[in-house]
Amino acid sequence: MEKCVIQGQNNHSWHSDALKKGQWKNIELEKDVSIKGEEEAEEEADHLFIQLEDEVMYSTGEEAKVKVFGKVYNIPRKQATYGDAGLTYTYSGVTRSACTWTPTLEYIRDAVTKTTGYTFNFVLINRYKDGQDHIGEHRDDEKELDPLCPIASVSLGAARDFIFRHRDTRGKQNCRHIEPVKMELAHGSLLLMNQPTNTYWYHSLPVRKKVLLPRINLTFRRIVQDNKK
DNA sequence: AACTTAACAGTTAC
DNA sequence: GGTAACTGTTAAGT
Repeated sequence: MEKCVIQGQNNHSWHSDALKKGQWKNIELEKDVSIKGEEEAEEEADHLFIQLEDEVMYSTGEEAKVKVFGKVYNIPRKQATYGDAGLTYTYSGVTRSACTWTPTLEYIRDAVTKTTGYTFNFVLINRYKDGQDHIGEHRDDEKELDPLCPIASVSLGAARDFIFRHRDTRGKQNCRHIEPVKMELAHGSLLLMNQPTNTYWYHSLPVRKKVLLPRINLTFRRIVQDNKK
């Protein structure tokens, strides 16, 4: 039975049973996932941030838009998609195609594989230039995502709040009392989101006016391309 | 054929 | 008096 739904680097880990009942339980305290010492890890994160700022090319035009509730918007952040040749990822009515891996992205991808034991063929990159940039509540429930592979979220740069809300507490069907789960995603941190997190829980990165520096987030995924249709 | 919505604006809560 | 936290959209895609 799959127990671990969310695994955060520092102290976030819960039973899915507890999740369904709305009783979050911390079942594990995981130490720094990095093999290196803290100081060294910090320096490496700094280095990776600088490298990515140089290497990553962000989407423009169609691929930088979403369609929500019948309208087209420019996304309130920058976004890029890298991965194995030919892979595409569609959300909010727009299909993104993978650019070829850069050396730094391959390095981070392999480091995450070493830490987690999972392999990934795609990464969605979101860059939030400051606290005004954000992403709204959503689930990563796209059909092309391999349900057996968690999504690995790597954070670099400014720390930002990250909020989970249970679907039964939103809008009209808010009959249940389940507290949102809030955490800070720090520079150099890794968050693993296993199933069925993305079935029951929406997540967002809300506006934080006091944050003045940029954050880069990389979500490594395993895509199973659907060639039919 | 229901069901959902990675966006925003507007309102309420603090 | 500001930020933060909820609500309601809306027509197209799944």
